[in-house]
Amino acid sequence: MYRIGELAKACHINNDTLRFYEKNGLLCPSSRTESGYRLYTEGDREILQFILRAKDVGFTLAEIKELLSIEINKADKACADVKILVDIKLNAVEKKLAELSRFHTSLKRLSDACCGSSISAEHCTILEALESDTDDVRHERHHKQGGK
Amino acid sequence: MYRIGELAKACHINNDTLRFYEKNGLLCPSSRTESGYRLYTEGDREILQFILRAKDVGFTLAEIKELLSIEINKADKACADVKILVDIKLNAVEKKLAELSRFHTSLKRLSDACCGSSISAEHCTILEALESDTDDVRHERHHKQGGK
DNA sequence: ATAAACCTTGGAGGTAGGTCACAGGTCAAG
DNA sequence: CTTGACCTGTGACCTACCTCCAAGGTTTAT
Ligand SMILES: [Zn+2]
Ligand SMILES: [Zn+2]
Ligand SMILES: [Zn+2]
Ligand SMILES: [Zn+2]
Repeated sequence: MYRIGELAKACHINNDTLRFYEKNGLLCPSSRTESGYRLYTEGDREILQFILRAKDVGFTLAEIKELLSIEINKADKACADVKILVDIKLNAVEKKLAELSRFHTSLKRLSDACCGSSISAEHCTILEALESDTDDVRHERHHKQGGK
Repeated sequence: MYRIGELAKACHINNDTLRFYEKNGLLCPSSRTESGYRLYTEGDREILQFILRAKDVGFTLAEIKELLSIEINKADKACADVKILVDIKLNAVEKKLAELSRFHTSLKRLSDACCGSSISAEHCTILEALESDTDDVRHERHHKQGGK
């Protein structure tokens, strides 16, 4: 049996994080001492590690909650139920990746165009690009307007 | 001169967003009517578009505030001042991109390994991977531990 | 004249995932 | 018996960016 501080230390997280997970229904300690201290079992620790691993592949806590509810009664669930969650996430990650790549492309272009010297910024190409709407700043303008 | 609703509509944003930008020192209307209505000039509109373009390449409002303070007195600033902001952002974007790619790799591996059928999830490779700490879930474990 | 559409302020709420502070209770060691 | 480490609950705060509400004042159109 772990007390909160022990489990937290063992898993390199904060005591408050464990309380937070409990408040949000992700991990409740199996029991309490008479004086109210939380007591976590080995099983609890395994659940926590499940949570931490899921976080590590990018799932949000809300998504992890869904995963846990499947994990807890696997027998009544199908492989497809699990895979759907992963694929939805995969899709979301791909979308974010695309947006970030767009940012990256734009920023790189801005950076490369600027001389970066100690000369006055009055003719800085970066500022100019942000002042006037040119393709140098945003290639996606028309896509975004049309897509909305 | 634009009233708040006119400017908002012209730039496809919410009136409240304009008030929010004002409250946060990003864009203050040049004047007000006797009754207190905000009045924006063409110049104000250009600043707003600067803000929206900067947002579009990924800058946060705090970063945009810095960019604006340079833009407003360009003459006293150097190209390097601008480029530094862009390069810091570029770096941050690259880091996020790397994290997301890591998520993507892990999720893809999980998805590919799961049969996705309607058979019981008891043998699901995704759940198994999340239950026990294997390289199938996280390649980066050692990097992360060492790097902290 | 009056209703619709617009504007004002202030403040709350919401997402995501915690972190921190406070005031006090519990427990082991010396 | 006292110190210090640990625990409890509640609730505020943080980043980031708005969005919405209430209660009321102003313009504009009919
Ligand atoms: Zn230059
Ligand atoms: Zn420059
Ligand atoms: Zn399967
Ligand atoms: Zn499966």
